[in-house]
Amino acid sequence: MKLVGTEFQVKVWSELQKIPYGEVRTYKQIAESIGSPKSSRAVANACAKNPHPPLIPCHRVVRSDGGLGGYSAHGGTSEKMKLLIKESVFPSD
DNA sequence: CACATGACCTAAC
DNA sequence: TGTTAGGCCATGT
Repeated sequence: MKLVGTEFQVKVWSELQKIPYGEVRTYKQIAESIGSPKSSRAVANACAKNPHPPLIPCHRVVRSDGGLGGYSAHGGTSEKMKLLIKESVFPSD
């Protein structure tokens, strides 16, 4: 399976796939990983435009404040929260 | 090419 | 501590 899109998106998606189970990365971290620490916004965009939601753990990407951020893939932010809680990454209380 | 959009971040009040 | 304003980047129209 090969992801297709802009270089930026491919880099972001690749980083997302590097996120292991039970771990979360901030948009800023991803931005830094691809060499553009200030592109946190564009990173979020790439996640939102990810072509294969089940193939990319976009739900493991959260804000630097500890917030969830969003989830345009499926179910919405609620589904993302549920997934994070299920992976014990997000406090259920 | 210019404008508008978005799941952001930091600083200031 | 909570809210507001400005900046920053990539993409689509």
